[in-house]
Amino acid sequence: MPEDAHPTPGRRHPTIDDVARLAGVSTATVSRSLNSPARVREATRLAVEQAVNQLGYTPNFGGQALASNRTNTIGAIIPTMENAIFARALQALQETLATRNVTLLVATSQYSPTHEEAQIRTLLARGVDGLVLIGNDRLPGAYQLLDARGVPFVVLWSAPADAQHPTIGFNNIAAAAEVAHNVIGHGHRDIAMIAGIAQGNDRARDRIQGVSQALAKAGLSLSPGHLIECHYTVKDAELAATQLLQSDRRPTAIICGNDVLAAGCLRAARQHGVEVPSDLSVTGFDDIELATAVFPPLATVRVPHRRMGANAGEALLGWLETGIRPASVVLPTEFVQRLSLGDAPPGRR
Amino acid sequence: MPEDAHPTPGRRHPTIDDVARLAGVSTATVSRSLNSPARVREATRLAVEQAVNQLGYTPNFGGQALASNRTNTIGAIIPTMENAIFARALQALQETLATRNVTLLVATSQYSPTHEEAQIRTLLARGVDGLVLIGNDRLPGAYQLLDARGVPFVVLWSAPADAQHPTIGFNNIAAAAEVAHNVIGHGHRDIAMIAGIAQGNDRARDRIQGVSQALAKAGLSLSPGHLIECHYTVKDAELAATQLLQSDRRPTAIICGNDVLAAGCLRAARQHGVEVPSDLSVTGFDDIELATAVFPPLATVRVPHRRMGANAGEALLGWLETGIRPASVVLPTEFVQRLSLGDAPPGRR
DNA sequence: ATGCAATATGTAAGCGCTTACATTTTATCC
DNA sequence: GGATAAAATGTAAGCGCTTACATATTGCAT
Repeated sequence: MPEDAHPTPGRRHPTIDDVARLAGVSTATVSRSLNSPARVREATRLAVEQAVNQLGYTPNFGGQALASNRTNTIGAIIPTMENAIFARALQALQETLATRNVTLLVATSQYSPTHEEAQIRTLLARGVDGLVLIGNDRLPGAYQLLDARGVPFVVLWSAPADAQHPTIGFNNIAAAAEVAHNVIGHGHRDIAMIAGIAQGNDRARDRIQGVSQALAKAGLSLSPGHLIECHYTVKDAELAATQLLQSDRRPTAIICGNDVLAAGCLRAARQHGVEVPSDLSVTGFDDIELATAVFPPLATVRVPHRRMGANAGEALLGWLETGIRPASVVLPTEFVQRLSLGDAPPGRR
Repeated sequence: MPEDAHPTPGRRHPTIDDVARLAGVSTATVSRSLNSPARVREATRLAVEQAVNQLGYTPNFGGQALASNRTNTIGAIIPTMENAIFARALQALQETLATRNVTLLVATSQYSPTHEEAQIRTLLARGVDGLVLIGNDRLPGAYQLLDARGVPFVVLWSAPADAQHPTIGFNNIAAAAEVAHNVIGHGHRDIAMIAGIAQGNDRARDRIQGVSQALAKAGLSLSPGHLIECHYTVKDAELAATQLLQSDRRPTAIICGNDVLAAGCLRAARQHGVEVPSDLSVTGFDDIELATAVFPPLATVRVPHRRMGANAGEALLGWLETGIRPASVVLPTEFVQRLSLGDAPPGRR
C-alpha cells in the first residue's frame, strides 16, 4: 500500500503514551485503568478517562494483541449463512460474546470439509482465541491444525462423538427417528426421504440413520430409490421430490432432512397436483420461519439453535478464562406437529 | 487468563526468528519471502518455505498488524443475518476479499442506528482496514467515528446520497415505483402497502416514496390506513395484512416492502379465505428463495445482491491499494412478474 | 578482468501495548 | 507515631513483525 493510500494521510492516532502524558501518569497506569479499573484509584481512573476522551484515544489492536497474546476474537465456521438456522445460532453466540467484549469472526464452509479446513487455517492465522465449528465430520488435517495451535474449540449441532472436544448439540438420530415414528403413527408405510448430502455431513447422515432405524423397528425400510440426497436448496429438493412422485410406487410421505428441502417438496407436490397432506405428507427439520411461511405449514423438529449458540459462547469464554474444558451437552429437540403431516390415504395404510 | 488457561500450556509457537535461523537467513528475508516472494531469489524462497513447513510456522497476527499497521480485515455491518438477501451479499463480498487474502468481520445492527454506531466502534477497535455499511441513514456520531479514524467505507443498498462516500446500490424509489406501476397496470386502484419501518432505514422509506409517487402519477394515493410499517417478519406482516383485509375498503393489492412481508401477507390471505391473486394481489421485494417457495410465487424485484457484495469488495480493495476513492455505482433492478400479481377483480377496477 | 547498475540480503529500529517487578503511597494496627 | 501490610503507581523489558537503510552479491557491458 502506498504511503498516501490512507484517505486522510498524515493523521497520527494518539497512543497510550499520549494519554499517559496528558493524564500525568505512566502508560502502565493507563493500561490498568482501561483493562482492570478496579486496580486503580478512582481519581486516577477519572483523569485517564478524561485524557482518553480529550484525545479520542482507542487502543491499537495490533499492539494489544501482540503484548497480551489475545485477540478477544472467537471464530465460527458454519456451512452457510443462507440457512436462517445458522444465522440465528450465530446471533445468539454473538450476543453472548459481546457481553464480554469478544467479537465474532464468521466464515463459511459451504458444506465442504476442504473449505472448512482452509477457513480454520485463515481464522487461526487471524489469531482467534477460540473456535466454534459445526458437526463432527472433519478432515484429519483440520484437527491437526487445531491441535498444533492448541486453540480451544467447541462443536455444535451434533451429539458428542468422543472425549476429544466439547460438543453442544442434539441427537440427530433420535430426532429424526421421532419424526419417522410420528409419520408411521399416521399410518404411512410407503415412506421416502429427501436428505442432505451425507458425505462430510454427520448431521445429514445421522438423520438418515434415525429414519432408517425407526422404519426398521416398524418392519419397514427405506428402499434405495426412496432415499435421495441433494443440496439444501428448494430447487434441488423440488427435483428430487418430482422423481419420487413419479416413481412406480409413490410414497405417501416424504421425510425431509430440513425445512428448505420440505419447501421444495411442497412445490413439487403442487406442481403435480398432489394434495398435501391428503395425498402426501411432508415433514421438515429445523423449524425456521420458512416452515410456517409455506402452506401447508410444515410438521418439523424444533432445534435449539439459540441455546446452542449461547451455550457455545459461555463454554468458550469459560474455557478461556479458567482453563477448564467445558463438558459436552446434549440439548433436547421437539417434534412439532403441523398440517403437512396427515394420515396416510385410506387405501394405502 | 491464568497462565495455564491454554489447553496445551508451555507450547511456544515458532517465530520468524526460528524460521530465519533454520533457513540460515535474516528475518527480513523471511518476511520478504512470505510477503513479496518476487523480491527474493528462488533458492532462498525454497529454503524459507522448507523451514516454514518444518516448523509449522504461521505469522503472529498481532505482530504483523502492529508492524505493518494493517490487519487485512474488512468489516461489514448488516441489519440482520436472518434475511438471506444480506447473507448472500456477504457471501459474494467474502469471496472477493478472499482472493486478496483479506478476511471479513461481520456484525449486525438489528436495524438500529444506535446499535450500528456501537458496532462501528467495535470494528474500528478491531483495526479493520475498511468497512461496508448498508444504507444511508446513520447517526452523526457514526460518521464522526469513521471520519476520526479515516477508515475507508462504502455504502450498499442505496443510491448515492451525496459526494461524501462511495455508494454501490440501486434506486429504491424507482424500483418500488416500478412495482406500483405494474400493480396499477393490472387495474388495481385500491392499493395498500406493508412497508418496513422507515425510521432509520432509508431503503424502507424510499420504497414507500416510490410507491406513493407512482400512485400519485396515476391519480391514486396511499391513504393513511393503507400504509402500515412493521418489522421484517412473517408474523408481523401477517398481522398487518389481517388489519388491511378487515378494513372498510379492502385493498385489491398489497405492495410489500420485501419478500418476507409478502409471505406474511399470503398467510393472512389464506387464513381469511382471500384468494391470491383473484381476490388480492401481493408483491414482494428482493427475490430471495422464499419468493418462489411460497404459493403463489411472488411477483417481486430482483435485487443485485451478489453484485453489490462483489463490487463493494473490489471497491474497498482498490481504494486501500491505490488510495483512490472509488466512484459510486447505481446498479439496475428488475421487476419479476409471478402469479401473486394478477388483474384486479372485475368489480373493483 | 573491471566497473557499474541492479538485485538480493542483512542490520536494526521501532510499531503500541501489557505486565513482572520495583518503588512509592496509603491504610491499619498496636 | 512507628512499624507493617496493602494498595497504587512507575520502570522497563519485551511481544513478533515489517521496513528503511546499509551492505553484499550478481549480472552485464566494456
